[in-house]
Amino acid sequence: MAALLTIGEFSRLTHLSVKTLRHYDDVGLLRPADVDPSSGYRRYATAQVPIAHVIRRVRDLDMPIDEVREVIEAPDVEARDRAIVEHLARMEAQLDRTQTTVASLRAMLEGGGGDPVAPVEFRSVPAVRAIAVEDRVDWDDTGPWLGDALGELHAAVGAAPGAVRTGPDAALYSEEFFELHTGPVTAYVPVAEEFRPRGGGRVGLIDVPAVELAVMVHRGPFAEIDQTYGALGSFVAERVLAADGPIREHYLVAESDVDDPDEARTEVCWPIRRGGTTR
Amino acid sequence: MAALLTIGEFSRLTHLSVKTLRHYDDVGLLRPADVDPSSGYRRYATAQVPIAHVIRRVRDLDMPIDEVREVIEAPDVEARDRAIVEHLARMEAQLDRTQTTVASLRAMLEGGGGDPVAPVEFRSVPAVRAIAVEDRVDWDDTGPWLGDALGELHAAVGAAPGAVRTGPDAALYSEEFFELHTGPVTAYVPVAEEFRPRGGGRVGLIDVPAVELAVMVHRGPFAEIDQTYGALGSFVAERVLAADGPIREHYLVAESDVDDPDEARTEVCWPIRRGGTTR
DNA sequence: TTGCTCCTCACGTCACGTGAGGTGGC
DNA sequence: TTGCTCCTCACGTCACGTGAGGTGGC
Repeated sequence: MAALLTIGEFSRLTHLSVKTLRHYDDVGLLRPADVDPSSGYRRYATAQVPIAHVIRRVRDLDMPIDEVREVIEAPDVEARDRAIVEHLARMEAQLDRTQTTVASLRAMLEGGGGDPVAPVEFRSVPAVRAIAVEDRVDWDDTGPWLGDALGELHAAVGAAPGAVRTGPDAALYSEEFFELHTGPVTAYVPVAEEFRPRGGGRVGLIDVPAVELAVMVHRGPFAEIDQTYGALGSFVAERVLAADGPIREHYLVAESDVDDPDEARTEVCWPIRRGGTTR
Repeated sequence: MAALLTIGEFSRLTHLSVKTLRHYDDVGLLRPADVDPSSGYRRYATAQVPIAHVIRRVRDLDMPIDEVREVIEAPDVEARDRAIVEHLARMEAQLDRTQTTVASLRAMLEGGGGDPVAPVEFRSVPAVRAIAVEDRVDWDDTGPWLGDALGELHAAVGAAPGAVRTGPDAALYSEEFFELHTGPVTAYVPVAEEFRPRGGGRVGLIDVPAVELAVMVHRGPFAEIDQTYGALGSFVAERVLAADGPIREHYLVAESDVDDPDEARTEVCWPIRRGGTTR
């Protein structure tokens, strides 16, 4: 019953390569049942075959080894299944993004010639009072982070009596955030001067500084907003208008609020030199 | 029109990080329009923004950089689209495998307790004449390779007059193939002694040696055949019957011949010691 | 006894990310 | 002029794969 197998035999039973088995031993994911102390020969038990098969499955699904370890060391079935379900959910979200990317790529290659460029509007914006959530954000976490942050801001506005909001949902993205794909981001909602958010949480009060902006409306999903950045940024660069400072986005129609993502509307606001428009 | 941008500015227009842009320069994927010879400063043209956006899309789809280079250097639209379509087809095939793996994992975790183990049959097999295709095969290429090889063998058999086939489609998998995930594999079709395949192609004549085998029928898709390997291999190991030599598979009902993959039938044949069954 | 299986480093792969240490441009 | 942006190495990451060189087990 408790037969021991060489690493080569175990490889044939599990369909894991010998190199992979040694690696899983090294990282503590799948330890042989026994190791000969003099020769170092690994001995695996037939009872380890089912665990190896599960590991093979989840690794085929690209679950990181640290998570695989959690799965197989899970104290109970619930904890184990939760880890797997979470990974499957992440895979599904990834798949959705993939579909969007494929569609977007097709559109770019097919309609490559004459994509209608949206008009640019120049805007002189005064300083505004806002409630805000500020954080260092990693590029790939931006979507969920923004959703959470705006959710907290909406709760703060909603809890207050009367109409306090003075503008659409918005965010400031630092130059560092674009260049390093990690850096400061500020989600904010403009509010009346006298508004005071209640304590607790990450919600604070800020003054968004006055700026000159070149503004272009992005029509469509967030995943394609680089197109508008490219068009607007090129427009600004070719007219030598560029100024330092964070880029703003105004979420006029959020993707989550419409059925068709093509109906989403985002203003992309590029900082430009003072007086740049009057030249 | 031909505005030049610093790497930081280009990063904001393209949503590629500065590190990524430098990497793409290093590997020759996206060279800046100009490089200052004294400072080494990279200067990108606004005209490069659309190419950068395409690169971003295909990289998001995990296309390898070497292929991306082919795409953007493609001499014409047809060559470019062909490379992309091929990659999308590979992604789709991968997605199919992912679905199968998820289903298989679920089945393993839910029905974990009492999976009905198929019976083991001992079989003394004489040497048989066969037409064969032999090759060194990489693990991940096995499915397509086997399909191609059996296709060639079917063509050789079909071209001959009369009934020459004497057994089902089969293959020999070397120990090296399992342990290194690359190694010799032989696809073969048993034929009558007097049969001679016509020259040309990879099809040759072999004598598959006589062996003692422990045999278990695998019911279901190829992707789950490791389960049967585990059950059969454990059975053999626990009775100390194991012998050297390649593992055989007999394709009684091929997955490609049935609508429901659960109807596929594959005999897995494990070499055992002579007289092992009479002990 | 032979050769085959197993062992342990050390390094390579892929597509970048992370610092360290230093120079040029507005 | 200051500090900020840019530069180039060199090394790290992740999950293994690829040899090199050597020893133990049937």
